[in-house]
Amino acid sequence: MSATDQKQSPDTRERILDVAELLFMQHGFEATSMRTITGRAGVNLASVNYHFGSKEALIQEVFRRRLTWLNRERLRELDRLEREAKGAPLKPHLIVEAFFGVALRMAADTEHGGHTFMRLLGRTYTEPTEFVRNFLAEEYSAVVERFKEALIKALPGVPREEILWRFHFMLGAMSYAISGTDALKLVTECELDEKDPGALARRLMPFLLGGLRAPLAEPQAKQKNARKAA
Amino acid sequence: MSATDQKQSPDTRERILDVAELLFMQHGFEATSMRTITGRAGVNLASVNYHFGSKEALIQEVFRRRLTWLNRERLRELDRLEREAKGAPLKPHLIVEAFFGVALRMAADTEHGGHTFMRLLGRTYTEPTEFVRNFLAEEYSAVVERFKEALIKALPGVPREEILWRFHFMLGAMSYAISGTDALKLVTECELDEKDPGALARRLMPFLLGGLRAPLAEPQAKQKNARKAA
DNA sequence: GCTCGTTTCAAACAGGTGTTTGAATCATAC
DNA sequence: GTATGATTCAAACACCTGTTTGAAACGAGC
Repeated sequence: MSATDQKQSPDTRERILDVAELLFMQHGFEATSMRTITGRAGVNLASVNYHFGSKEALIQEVFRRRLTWLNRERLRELDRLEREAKGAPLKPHLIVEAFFGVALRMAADTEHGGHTFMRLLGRTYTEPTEFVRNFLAEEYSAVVERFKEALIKALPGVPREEILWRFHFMLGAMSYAISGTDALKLVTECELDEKDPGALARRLMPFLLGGLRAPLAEPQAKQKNARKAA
Repeated sequence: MSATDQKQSPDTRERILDVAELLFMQHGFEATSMRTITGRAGVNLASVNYHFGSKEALIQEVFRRRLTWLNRERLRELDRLEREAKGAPLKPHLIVEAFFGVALRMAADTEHGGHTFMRLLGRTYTEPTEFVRNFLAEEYSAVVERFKEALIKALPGVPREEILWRFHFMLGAMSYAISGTDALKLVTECELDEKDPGALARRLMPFLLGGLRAPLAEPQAKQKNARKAA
């Protein structure tokens, strides 16, 4: 009604988003029904359609709510770095820290749902559903473009393809680490998740940088792969 | 009926498994209905319950069918390496190549469905559904135990925790790379997927090894001094 | 011919899905 | 007070889900 119409239905919308975020993280999109969401949130079943229009739109809003902030923060960091560098190419580790550091810091925030969201996001990277993938790609396109550029400028002599693939691999390592599923029960013995939220970053970041800086493989002469033990 | 009762219903069972594998990979478990599976496979709706018992059992069989072979192959490789080493600790890169190499070779096989299956498997690592996670963990437990042991022996001086985490990170990088979703549309410009199936391995393996061997982070505030891994 | 165990089939079952509806409630402005 | 728009609510909608059923078809062995 008034110019500042953000405050309409102060509770319901936010409570739906919070509950949906948690349940989507725990059970996935398809396995989470609107009845479960609204039931857990203590609101009427119809209210999610009233406030968001559809389940699909709700899913998108769950992401948009935090993703725009996350990516804006990433760009702010990159802007700052490039401003300070005055045109000189950035050191790769600074770029990596800008991109993944923001995410890891958000993942370390267990108070305001950042942790929950990042686990959800990590899972969603491998989400098959088409509209989710398209939505994510669009939401990320600007950030990805900028960081790609920066990395390519920071690593002259390394083939562009190779850089993109390693960015890809870094993303995979992070998303799996953050999503925290640990399908193979590898690190369940190490508790640490709750105690020190920065611990994951201190473990992951060296791994990412080590992978990024690894020597390139021998360009396999032609196509047929000879069995070689090196 | 006879002692070799494997050949019963030669078509139906296998066709269901093939179609289910593909559809699960493309759309996920929940989003793939039995009617879609049986329809696409050209068999009756009831036949999946007849042959497998339930959808859940079908999912497990889709995995078991290839996973037992995959993990047996991994153990065979590791056995061979340890036999040749005669009790001496293995070089880390050999262990990594044994574990991930088998998977990458299977992912490179587009003829017999290995590619499809590995993409499905990569996705399933982050699958929220509980029974799938439990099933995977059990199916992997022996292999994981052996490779953990080998890596710990191969990297004396590196804290056990750190090794497990890096194994975890490597798994994430591989599963994301293999599942091939590329949620952020990072490497879509590089085609290469079809042309040379070994290319992914040649790109991924150096990344994994670089990550594994990366220097450990400075222990924040307290604890021991920094060391180099491997 | 017949029998018997296996496999297929169409139909139905019980319950869950996202969404819509139209009346009831609430809050605010006049 | 009443009028107005925003929100909530219980009920129903049409459709899809995995599973079951009992009869039909098949394929050997005799």
